[in-house]
Amino acid sequence: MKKTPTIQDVARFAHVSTATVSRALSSPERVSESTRARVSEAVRVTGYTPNQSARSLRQRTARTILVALPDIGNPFFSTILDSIEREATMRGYGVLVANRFSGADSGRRMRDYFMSNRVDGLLLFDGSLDLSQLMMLTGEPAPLPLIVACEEIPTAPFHTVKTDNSYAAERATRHLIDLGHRRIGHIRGPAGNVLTLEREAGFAKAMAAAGLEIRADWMFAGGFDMDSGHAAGQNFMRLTDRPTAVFAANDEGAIGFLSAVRQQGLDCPRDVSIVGFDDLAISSHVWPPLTTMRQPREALGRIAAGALIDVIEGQRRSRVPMHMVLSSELIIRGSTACPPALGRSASSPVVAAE
Amino acid sequence: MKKTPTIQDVARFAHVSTATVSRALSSPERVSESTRARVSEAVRVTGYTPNQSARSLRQRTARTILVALPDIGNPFFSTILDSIEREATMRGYGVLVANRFSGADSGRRMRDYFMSNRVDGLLLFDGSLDLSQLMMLTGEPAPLPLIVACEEIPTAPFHTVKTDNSYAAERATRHLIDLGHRRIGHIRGPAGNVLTLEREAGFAKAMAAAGLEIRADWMFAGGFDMDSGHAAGQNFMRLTDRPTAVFAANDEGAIGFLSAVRQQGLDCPRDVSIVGFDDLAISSHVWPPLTTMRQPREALGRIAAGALIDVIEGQRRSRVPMHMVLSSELIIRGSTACPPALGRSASSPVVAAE
DNA sequence: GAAATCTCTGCAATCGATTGCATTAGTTTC
DNA sequence: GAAACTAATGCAATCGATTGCAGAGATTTC
Repeated sequence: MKKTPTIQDVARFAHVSTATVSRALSSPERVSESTRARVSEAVRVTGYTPNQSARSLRQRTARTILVALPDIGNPFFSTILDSIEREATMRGYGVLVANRFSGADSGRRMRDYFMSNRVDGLLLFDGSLDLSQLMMLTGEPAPLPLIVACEEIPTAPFHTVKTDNSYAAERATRHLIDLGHRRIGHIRGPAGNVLTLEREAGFAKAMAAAGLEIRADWMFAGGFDMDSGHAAGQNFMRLTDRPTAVFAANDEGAIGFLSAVRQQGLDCPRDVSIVGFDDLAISSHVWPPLTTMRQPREALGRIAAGALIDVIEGQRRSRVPMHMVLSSELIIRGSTACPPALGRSASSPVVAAE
Repeated sequence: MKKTPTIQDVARFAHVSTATVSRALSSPERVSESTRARVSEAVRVTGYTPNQSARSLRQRTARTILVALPDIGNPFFSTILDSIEREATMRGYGVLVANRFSGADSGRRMRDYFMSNRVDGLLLFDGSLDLSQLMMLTGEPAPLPLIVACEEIPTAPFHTVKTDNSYAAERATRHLIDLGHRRIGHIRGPAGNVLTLEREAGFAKAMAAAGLEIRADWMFAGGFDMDSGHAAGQNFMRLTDRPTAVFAANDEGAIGFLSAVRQQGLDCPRDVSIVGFDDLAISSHVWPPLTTMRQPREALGRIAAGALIDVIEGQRRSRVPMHMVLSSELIIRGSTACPPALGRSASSPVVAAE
């Protein structure tokens, strides 16, 4: 069995020093044309691939980023991961994933990843992470390359990329109000999550602006997953006095809710309207097709990854943190209509399912 | 700014050599109790974390596995990735992801990952990868740690983990036949994919066993995604002579199909029955809840990752490749019923939605 | 034509941990 | 009490690439 070829083998073959091989590969303009040709030939013949560990050790970079997610299984995150991976690969970086990242030791885990020189930067997508854990990281040495996504901490010293959650939630709620609904409920996200708070705030703002009452028994617990949406739907059915419309903090919750109320014989949108948040691929394929706030997931991942790599490579050296906010878009489909009392027909889709 | 502490710093603090620190950390039994205590204390005080690059360089291991997927955005794969990540993390390995892996240069990409010492092993989940690309890899040096999932190459020298696709497809089709269907169509997976072939073979086998005809115009093109399922549904609607039931090669295809035929006014299961494959989380929440073959996704990821790490660590040194086959389970929900001609009612769910 | 400059290349140190071998001290065996 | 062993530790080489520095020629400047 042959050993894997090293830069020494290439150097020997090309009759040059290892220094020259290294330069021929990483800064070709510093090497004469003829030498460069001999080196490329030697690389080809030996089948040489640089050893990343050796390079990392010397250069103190890993050419890898860490993506910390609360739940890869959730299609919302997996699509984002898709665009992150594409952007990172294009710029020559590997993508290491850490799932279910929040928790007591998350700060230590992040620190270990950085200090062990496994990753050069961190993309944090977990809205439930403790702020102080992060501060611990950014404090000590130089500020670590870190982009926080889906999170809003204007005063904290990190760059952030996010969607306009609060405004988007307000917009979604206003859509229901515009249709004539006055009795509107909300399915929350998981407790302790920033997104939950922001979306609830947007909901509250729209309700207040319209002079509508927020009833505690119409605020349903949720967890951003279908099962909790289903449970919310069952709780909804148990009410004697029900809202005519519901704004769910995400599409999975809305879909779970839909399946529960339909099981009990209710028709959407005739008996109850629902608007979701995210616009998952599935959302246009369920019945009725879901009205929802579309988050620019592809852009979110691409921009976050791009910005992180810029920071890592020092192309973005501003001391002041950037806050990038992407806007969402209301996609009206079949799950929202005028309330039953008004007796009008379902709203026709304004934006067709793609 | 302090530099990150190295093993030298720990050694100095504990008044021992770096060799002793290294041993105290990786094989504590070789170090006296008192020294061990001094070292741990020094580690604590300095905040030392071993540099992974240096360790990788010396030991020629990366403690990282590469997961190659065709599409992370697909919930089927993202759930598997979830369990892979959990298992790998538990055993101290990082998970690097490579998305959209198949393609002309996939062989070179794999080779580079291995030879650059970035990863110790590869978990391959892409059914469309060229076999010869793989052979190229396993041939040269020692057989590379590689587990092929979702693929069947009995003669090739790799370990494999898969579900019993052909048998499961046969079982799904037989379910339709048992309900009384005689006119049955199939939505294929993407062309050139092993899974597509296996599932189609199972379908064909069940049809043949029942003496039923496979009609070319009832075999719909698909791509394992909702949009192609939707297109299949539209093609279905254009037929003048339609099947009464359809077996889709996966759930996404089935869901897309459902949304298309419903849009055209057909009712499932009254007018057409459909059975899917995978049992995605969403499948029990669409309407009607989807009858499907459940793949043990969590187990698949866990077993594949565990086996790969066993191979890497040399705990599994059998020269003969293992072929692990996991079995699928028929989950009967609301999307299948007796054919319209027989006029009987929908089959009641036998296995409740979880 | 001497000095200055530029281009190309090699030498050797360096990154931080691991590990084979040697050494010392302490213990057991006969 | 000498030989043989064991346990604990240190020395120094090693993994494979990168890079500061210096030197050898070649070319330009005045």
